[in-house]
Amino acid sequence: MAVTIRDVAHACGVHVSTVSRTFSAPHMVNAQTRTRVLAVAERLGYRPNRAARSLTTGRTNNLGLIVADLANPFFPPLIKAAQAAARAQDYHLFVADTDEDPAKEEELVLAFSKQVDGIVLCSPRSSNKALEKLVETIPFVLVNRRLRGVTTVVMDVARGARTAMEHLAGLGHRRVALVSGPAGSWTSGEIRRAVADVPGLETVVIGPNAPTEEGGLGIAAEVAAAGVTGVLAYNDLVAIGLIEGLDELGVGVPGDISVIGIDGSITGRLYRPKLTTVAMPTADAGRMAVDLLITSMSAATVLETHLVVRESTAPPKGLP
Amino acid sequence: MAVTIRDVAHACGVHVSTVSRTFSAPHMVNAQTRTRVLAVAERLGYRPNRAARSLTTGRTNNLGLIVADLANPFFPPLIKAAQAAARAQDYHLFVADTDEDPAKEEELVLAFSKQVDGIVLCSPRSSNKALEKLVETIPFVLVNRRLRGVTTVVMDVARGARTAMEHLAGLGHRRVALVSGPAGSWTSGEIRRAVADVPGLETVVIGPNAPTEEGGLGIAAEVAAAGVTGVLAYNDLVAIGLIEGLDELGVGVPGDISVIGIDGSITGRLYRPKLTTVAMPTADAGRMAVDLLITSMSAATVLETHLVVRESTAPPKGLP
DNA sequence: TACGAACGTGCAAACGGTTGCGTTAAGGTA
DNA sequence: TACCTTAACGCAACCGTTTGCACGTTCGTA
Repeated sequence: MAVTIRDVAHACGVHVSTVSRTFSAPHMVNAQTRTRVLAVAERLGYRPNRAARSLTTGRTNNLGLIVADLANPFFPPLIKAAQAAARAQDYHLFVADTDEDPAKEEELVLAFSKQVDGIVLCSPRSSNKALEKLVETIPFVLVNRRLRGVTTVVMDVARGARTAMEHLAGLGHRRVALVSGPAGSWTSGEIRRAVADVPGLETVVIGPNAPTEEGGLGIAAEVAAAGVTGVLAYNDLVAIGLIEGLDELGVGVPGDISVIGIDGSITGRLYRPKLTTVAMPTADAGRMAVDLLITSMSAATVLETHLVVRESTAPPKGLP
Repeated sequence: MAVTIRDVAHACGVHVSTVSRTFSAPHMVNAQTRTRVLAVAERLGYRPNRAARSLTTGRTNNLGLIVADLANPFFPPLIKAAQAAARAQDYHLFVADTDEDPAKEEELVLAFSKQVDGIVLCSPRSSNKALEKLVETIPFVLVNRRLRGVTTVVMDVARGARTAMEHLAGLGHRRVALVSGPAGSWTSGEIRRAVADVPGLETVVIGPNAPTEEGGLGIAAEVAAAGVTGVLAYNDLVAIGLIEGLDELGVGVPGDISVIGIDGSITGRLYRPKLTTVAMPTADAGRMAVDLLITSMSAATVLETHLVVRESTAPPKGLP
């Protein structure tokens, strides 16, 4: 069997409580004893059993991270940063995705709740009412969703989307489309509200729509028929799918239609034409969410976004 | 406090052991008692404490998944599938990445070992000797690495790489470059061995090299100066970085040089020119790794790869 | 009618740590 | 020298579940 605290105690000639304190409250044990215990523990290869520890303390040193879709390039940088932040404080991170299914959010939260000290829920699709139920069962940090009384990290996508639209207006576009995201997405609502009244710009809304490449592909015809010269898409993947679809229809980007994405993922950055996008600080968000969760600070943190102009936008065709 | 098995037992007028068995060995308890216990448990909102359970049983129902770099588009589909497979059997998945650092592999395995029933280690960078030490501490499944006596899921990248080279030869290329991957990568070694002697093809090896876009960018000049008309890159990200770098040097792909990637990630699929690549069944690998781990089957599973010809390859310039 | 089998349940000892409290010894003060 | 404080450690209960064992019923069979 594995070596326990008792084995170490016996090998040292001290009581188990002394060994325990050596690890969990070092200042309470004599310096000499401490080094002796540590040496023996090292020699025996002792590693504390976290299950046993969490049984008495009630804390697990684990965190849960729930995202909508692991395969969406938007999330991996967030997960990576969250994981690093957790590790830096001796926490481990459970990761799960919901496949964009609100019901799975609740299921996962319940499944995690007895096993973690807190949960980071990213881009939830559940209703506010459903979320309110969940957040009171365990410490929570929400990413890209605002909810009264809940610690939150949001990226200021409204501002970014507005800047993007102003960029299109500045290029001379007059009629543009907004391809909105999935139902239940707070981000999508924010974007929609933010771009409702950009001076000099007439906006048609297309969607709701799946936040994937297929989602973009599927509405290409609709966009092409909408009589617009510019598009702001819910995220980079949708933007790319849309460009692919437009391409098949013989519509060029940015020659015929300008397209802007949102999120700044690697896939958009490397795409050709290089995607003009509203870059979101996903890594910062992941790191901060975990840090907030661990320190149990309650706060509403807003991270800035910024427009990255690349090659998928240009003046509309008529202009010089 | 949370509701425990004792609360349920008391509310039902039965002993705790009966409640326990209702959940962990339902067939041992009378049908009527069982439904009564379940009803009360439901009403009280009882959820078993996994820490306590794992303390007695010695099992945690948790698995660890370690990858080299979460932000590399190669891994997310693997992680997603692994997570889904784990959830399907009521397991939870710890996810961590090593940032390509072999030392972190050992550190993470040790940190996980007391808290999981097994570990899936993907694309390890450690030496065989170091791995051999690790694998005997806990059930292991290795992905894309072969090691005597260890359950393994590998993708037949050797075959895929060879097919890729034959594709280049078939197009008329005579002198090509192999951009190899990071030191410690089993895959990189496989590729190198596999393409050493393709008939009619002279191969120069460039690298070792970081498995990132920057890695590809950094060796663009070297590739351009190597007098080759075709390149097989360690992965899609390197291929893309390389194409970007060649582009800056005024070298066209596939006009001047053909480039093939390896892995079939979304980033490569969406890139322009659409990347010719050796597609790897990463989702299958993730799913199988967890399933093998849970069933504790020992096996060496080989998954097929296949060449996906897209737009980044063409005949060399001289040819018609 | 008596007897073993089978079933359902209770009992209590683990599992590996943590922690409030009690004890001892050493050192400081009057 | 007597008394008090403090540091270091031992003691034992406890965290929530599981599980081998024992006990009491019920039932079928001889």
